Amino acid sequence: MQLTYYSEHSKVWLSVDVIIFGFEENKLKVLIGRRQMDPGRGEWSLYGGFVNEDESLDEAAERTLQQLTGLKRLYMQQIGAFGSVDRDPGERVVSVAYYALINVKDYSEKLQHKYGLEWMSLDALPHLYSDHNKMVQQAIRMMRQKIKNEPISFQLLPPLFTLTQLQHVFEAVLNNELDKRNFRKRIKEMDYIEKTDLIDKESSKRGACLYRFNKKAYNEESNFKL
Amino acid sequence: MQLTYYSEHSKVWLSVDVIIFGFEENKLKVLIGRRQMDPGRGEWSLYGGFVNEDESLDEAAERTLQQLTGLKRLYMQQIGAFGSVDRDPGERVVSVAYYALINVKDYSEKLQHKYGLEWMSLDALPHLYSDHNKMVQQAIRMMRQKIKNEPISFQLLPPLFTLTQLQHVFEAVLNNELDKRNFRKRIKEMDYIEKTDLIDKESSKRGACLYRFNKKAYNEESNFKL
DNA sequence: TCAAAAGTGTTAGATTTACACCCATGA
DNA sequence: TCATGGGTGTAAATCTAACACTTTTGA
Repeated sequence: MQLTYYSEHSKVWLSVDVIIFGFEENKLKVLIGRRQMDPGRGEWSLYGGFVNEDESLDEAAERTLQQLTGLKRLYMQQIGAFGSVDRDPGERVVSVAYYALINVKDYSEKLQHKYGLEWMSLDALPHLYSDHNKMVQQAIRMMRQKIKNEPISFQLLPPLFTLTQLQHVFEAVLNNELDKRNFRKRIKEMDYIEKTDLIDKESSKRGACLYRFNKKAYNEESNFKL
Repeated sequence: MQLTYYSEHSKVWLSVDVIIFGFEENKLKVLIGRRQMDPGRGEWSLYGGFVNEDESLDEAAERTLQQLTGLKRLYMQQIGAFGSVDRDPGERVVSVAYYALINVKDYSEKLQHKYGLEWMSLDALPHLYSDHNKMVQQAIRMMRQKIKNEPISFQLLPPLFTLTQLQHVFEAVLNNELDKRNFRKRIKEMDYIEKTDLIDKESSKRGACLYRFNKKAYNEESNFKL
């Protein structure tokens, strides 16, 4: 139903920007760095890249993320397209934003230093380049919605985690405190959160049971619901 | 934080596609038409258009929608960007999809005939051009989420409506039946749905009270919540 | 021995669901 | 007079929220 032809129209540059969320010191953090090019050199900014001719938007985001973190197959969600005419002070660039969740411990310090990136606490986020603050706002809103319905909290933790850690993730994402007993009750009902025999002795003297996410159980459970 | 320069990268065509939802015969319907250009001439398709250099994505969607319906300031939401490499069989075109809600009665038949459009029931939607079915799926999912938290149902109705009409909108969007008494109880709690003195005699012999959406009351109420 | 985190159930309140009959009117 | 859609309340069930003490162990 487009009524006019390609050639009558102009093309635009298209980029992806990735909001990388991590969880550290019981806080939700975002990976940002100083822009190393004009316009906006030196400003705090999300990490992004241009979309190539031969890759989809998702692939471009995936590539950008991998380049930055060295990690593959991370949890990633599109946030939406940002397209004010003058959002980029240089040229017209429309950007599609994504958010990704990573386990901070998997992230190589080498890469962090190479790109000069920092984990910034969400509640003390500085002014970011262009409309990047808006993107982060939108990302956190979508993530809050998501975490209530889908098991994404694990993505911010190591494969084995304690229930207290898991609770802290929820608290950081939702930005409010939860009742420990009610939280554990809810988790127990989720068969895809599996207790292991292992004990974590790092965070407490007594030791805490380690749990893991059982993806297979999750898929079966959610298929069953349909 | 983009590490490379504009000029090293290629540009792409960018379009917007609009999913226009209407409510008719107690069903949620989508406005679609037959593509009038190659590639895909004759296939059922959403209506879309290219994004111009001097307009934002939202403006492009607004313009497209207005061109098609003659209506301004409709409720509209972005769904997201669709960017598979070969989603358009002709050239590489990335498209940002939006959905809009309109009151079918406001929509001019002249324009409908001019563009050869039809209201198609959502549960009998034919195969659409390119990835347009996916867009519609995504749109309905987002709309279901939205209608639970924000007063958007009105947008599909005339300014004055009966509670039964409103209930039918919810039922059509959520795709399940609701209990009449429970529904009315919930509506009564929303102070921004205002009873008027007017009576609708069209849909029943007895007549039904007409209600309207009070935007001011809504804004006050939602400010109060913060 | 004590500080620090882990683990564990019950009860009250709020919310949600199910359900059936009378009313007013035009045909 | 009767068929049609409009309008109304209550009780049971479910879900949510609040709340405090015992356990283990390393320092």
